[in-house]
Amino acid sequence: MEPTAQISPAALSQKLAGSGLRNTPQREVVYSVLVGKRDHPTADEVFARVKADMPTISLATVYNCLEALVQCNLVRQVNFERGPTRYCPNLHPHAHFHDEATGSTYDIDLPPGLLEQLRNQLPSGYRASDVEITFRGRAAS
Amino acid sequence: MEPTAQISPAALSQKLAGSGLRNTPQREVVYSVLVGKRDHPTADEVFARVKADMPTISLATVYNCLEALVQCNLVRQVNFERGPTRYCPNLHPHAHFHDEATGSTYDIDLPPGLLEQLRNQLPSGYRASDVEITFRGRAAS
DNA sequence: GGCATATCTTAGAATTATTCTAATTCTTAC
DNA sequence: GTAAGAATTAGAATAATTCTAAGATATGCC
Repeated sequence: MEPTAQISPAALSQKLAGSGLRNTPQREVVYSVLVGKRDHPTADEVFARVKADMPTISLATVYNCLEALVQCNLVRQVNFERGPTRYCPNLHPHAHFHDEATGSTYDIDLPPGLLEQLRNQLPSGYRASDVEITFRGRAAS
Repeated sequence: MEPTAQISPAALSQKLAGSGLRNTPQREVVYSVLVGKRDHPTADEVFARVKADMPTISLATVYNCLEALVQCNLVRQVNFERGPTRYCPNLHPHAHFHDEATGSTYDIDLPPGLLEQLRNQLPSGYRASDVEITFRGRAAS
């Protein structure tokens, strides 16, 4: 799937600074947990994984770190129906496939023309800053 | 936009029966409220509108009715990020445009080929029963 | 029609994910 | 080294939804 490489701590600080935010040990660990296992974890799951490295971190901080990473465009939020928000460090334009049987989520790469084509369906005057595509179904076992 | 016509109470009963569900006065009112104003209301908003006709209905029943209508495929659920679930009686395949400025939601008709084309992006073995497309941005005033 | 059974409705309690609050700690700039 | 602004923390608060248990309604069968 060709994952986005993890950026260096210095680059992370830069990205955060670009949105007026500071880097912290907590944010570094949260980021590296996300990049380390790209299975679209929930905040709770991130919390559990981060605690392995940093047992004193709090859930509120995990939420705060995730929000910071979303704000500086290093991570995207993904929602399925009313389930808990999931976090995705894949910045390439892509769709999501949500397997109803297992609950797993897969990234689906999209040819770049497709998003353009979709935007062209909008009536004139509608300007979409973001297009989200979600498939729901079953993946072959 | 060519709205789906409201079906008759008898047809509603039939549709419900098809999913092993009964028709009730509450379900009829909830359905007609949804078809009457297709602005993608939340359960709370539906509750408020239904109370005009049926002041004794409870919120739990509104949730129950909405779920029944979703189950028998007369209504679709729509979610934006973590906001409350919204309900849409438009059964034609369509996308949603979510206006970030006003919070309003608009249906966007899609040419039928487009959904097929999207499904073709899936790796073999992935079978999508549903494709959801959401635009986020601003509509011209 | 009358009874048994299953479904539906209701009010309120419970749950879940998330955000808020206030106190403390950490950074950064001067 | 101190002041000011950010970030972290634990726990309380919130919002949407689901659950629970009771009563009401409807349906099928004799």
